[in-house]
Amino acid sequence: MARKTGSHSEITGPRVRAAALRLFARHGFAAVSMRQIAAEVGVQAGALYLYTPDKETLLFELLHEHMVDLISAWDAIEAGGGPEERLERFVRFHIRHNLARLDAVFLSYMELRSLGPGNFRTIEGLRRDYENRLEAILQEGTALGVFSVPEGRITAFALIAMLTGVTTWFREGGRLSRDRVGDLYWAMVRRAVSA
Amino acid sequence: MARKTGSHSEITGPRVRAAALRLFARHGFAAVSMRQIAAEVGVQAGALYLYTPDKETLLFELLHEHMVDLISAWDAIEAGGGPEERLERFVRFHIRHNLARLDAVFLSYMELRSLGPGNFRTIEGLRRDYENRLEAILQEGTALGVFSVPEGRITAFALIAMLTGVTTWFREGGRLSRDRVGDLYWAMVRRAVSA
DNA sequence: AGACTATCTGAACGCACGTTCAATACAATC
DNA sequence: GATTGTATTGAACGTGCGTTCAGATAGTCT
Repeated sequence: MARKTGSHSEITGPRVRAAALRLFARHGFAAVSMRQIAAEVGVQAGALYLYTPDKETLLFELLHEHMVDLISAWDAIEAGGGPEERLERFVRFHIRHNLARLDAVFLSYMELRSLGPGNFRTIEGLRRDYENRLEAILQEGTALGVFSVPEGRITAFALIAMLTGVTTWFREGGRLSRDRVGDLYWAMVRRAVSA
Repeated sequence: MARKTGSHSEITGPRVRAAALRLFARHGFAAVSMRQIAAEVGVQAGALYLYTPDKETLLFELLHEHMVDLISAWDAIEAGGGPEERLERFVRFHIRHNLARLDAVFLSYMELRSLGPGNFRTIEGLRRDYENRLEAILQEGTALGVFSVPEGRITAFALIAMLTGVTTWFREGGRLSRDRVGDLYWAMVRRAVSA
């Protein structure tokens, strides 16, 4: 008994990535074995190497896909307007997008250290690209006198940390809806930066 | 050659914990071997078991010590006053205290998942104790009409996430001093919650 | 000087790891 | 129904893991 009935590369590939994402996020990169991932997919460990050259590359591709997804989703939504309007859009987007990808968010913050130097720099660069987009909004608002943000870069860090923190406590079906959470955080952010 | 000259339990014990803290924070709990910790201390792996019953307990004790240290340090500083004064004290304390313990902070946020259920609950309870202290300040300020915080618990989460985020970008000897960072964050926090 | 005890070594235990690869089973094509 | 190519197995490789423990050494006490 080798290949299972109905198995295909187009099916197994995504299932490998999904299982790896889930397990890496839950237990940590180093704590998850290739055999565990294979078991979750329903395949032997050797078969994983049809879909990734090695374990670290599997992690890197998950992180890379997450960052590219994040940035392109924001760029697709960004539609001009005043700084205040754009900042509100950013706040609500960041919360909504990240809440829909808890495992990937968690992985992005925990397992950068498991990458080699080259892969690390790539992900770090993408993160900086994202931070720059928020910083630009803050700078523009400050230039126009709408915001009072003496340190745009540090403020961008502070806001992103605060917004991403939602993923650590939000529970589906809890007392607060996603929209209500968006309202609460936008109220805080608006007051924190407004002139 | 067994015991080295001048070695004592009171010396080796702390060195084991220090090495474990450093390595766990840098590479992750699962990625660090007992042999690596032993090598950093200058001892054979077996000797570590004079100081911890097993690897997970070593991690747990580091996390536990960190949380107890955090809470008792805050309780020692807390000295009454109005909500605004106490909140400012909290903001500056949290930043200063965490910046002085980067490895422990990182570990606390990354490796809770590496604990068994019982140990996990213990640390989680201590974290909740700490969050409660901030929440109480926010609630009191809201009751007195000094703050406008409709959701004390969520706001406490948001502020702690924002403040703890300093540890991810702050660099010793960089452009901003610790005090200046404290000023910046206090300015944001004050505006975010004030009525 | 000799006994005692705390501290540590060094080897060993069984097990699981990431990765490779020849053999094999299935799906698609003719 | 035979042929071909892709997806997968299953076993194996060497390595390192957490943990245990008998024995050796160094400091302390009498």
